[in-house]
Amino acid sequence: MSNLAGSIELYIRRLLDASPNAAICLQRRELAEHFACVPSQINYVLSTRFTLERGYLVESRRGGGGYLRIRRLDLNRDKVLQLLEMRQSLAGQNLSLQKATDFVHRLVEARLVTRREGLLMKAVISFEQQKRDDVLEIFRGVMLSRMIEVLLHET
Amino acid sequence: MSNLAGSIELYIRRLLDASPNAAICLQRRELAEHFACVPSQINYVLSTRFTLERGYLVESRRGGGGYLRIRRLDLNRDKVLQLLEMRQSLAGQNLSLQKATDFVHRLVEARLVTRREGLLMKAVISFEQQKRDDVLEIFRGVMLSRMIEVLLHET
DNA sequence: CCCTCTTTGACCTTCGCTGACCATATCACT
DNA sequence: AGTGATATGGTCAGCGAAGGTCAAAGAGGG
Repeated sequence: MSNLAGSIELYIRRLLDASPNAAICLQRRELAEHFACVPSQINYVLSTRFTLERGYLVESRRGGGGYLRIRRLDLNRDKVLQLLEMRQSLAGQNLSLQKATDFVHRLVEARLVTRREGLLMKAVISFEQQKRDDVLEIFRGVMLSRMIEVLLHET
Repeated sequence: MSNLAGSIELYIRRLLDASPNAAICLQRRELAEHFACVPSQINYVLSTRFTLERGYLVESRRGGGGYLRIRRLDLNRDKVLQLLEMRQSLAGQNLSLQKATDFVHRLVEARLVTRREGLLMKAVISFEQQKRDDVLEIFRGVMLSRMIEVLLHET
């Protein structure tokens, strides 16, 4: 990780791994000092890396004795039910690319789908704006092609 | 190689040869500086020389700490070859549902994808004619939803 | 001369990082 | 209890540093 945000993310993940209940509590100011950066950098990391879509929960408190509490949510129980719920929450929604990708990422993290399967899914959802109108006509081929491309990435 | 693109291609290939795992990570700007050319020249080289068809894989990231990651696939491995061929065979084609499904079936039979993965793929390709124009807008959510449904049937 | 491949530069998008300014909790003193 | 000081954390706009895209100009070979 050559950039700060990456280092901080790694650091926090390490802490979470080391924690018995996948939950840690720390201070923004301290963390910022540790990495010699402005405190708001911590917020940047939290809001880009430790989102709900990725399966994290962040609580905080201001003022004297303030803190950040970061928890990694456990998806392993009642997988089917949770999948169903997720599916409900997705149905008909107009997902942003970012959210969709994070979601797949989370599925993989939770081991609900394999890495390959996650990649397949991302291949399908991460198409960019296609201006052409006839896109749908050739869509099948394009999507298949993309999915195979994903498998190639696997080697 | 008297032209720039050729030199850059050679340079990158040398780096790949020297790399133990046939993968390198570099910066577009740096490389461009090294060859005293505009950065976009690098993109030209990558998009004409290091394509999937030629057995290369290029990933990248923007912003501070951005990079280009170039990998050479091991073309001797049967699976990669098969995948490449199969992918080639449907380039630009306008597949019927039947053909597309058969195709996935072959992938599974050839053990190139697991049964689960095959199901994922079928879920994506087997949508019926959608005449609506706004389909693309909700497409992401719908597709994700369908793929999760498949996984549910699996569990 | 024409066609294809190269090269370039203008303009765009994404990501990381910072600092000014805001909100809220605790504490100390009256 | 009230109130101001102190100590946290939160938000947001903006800058700078990558890489991406595209169209037009240039170069070379038939």
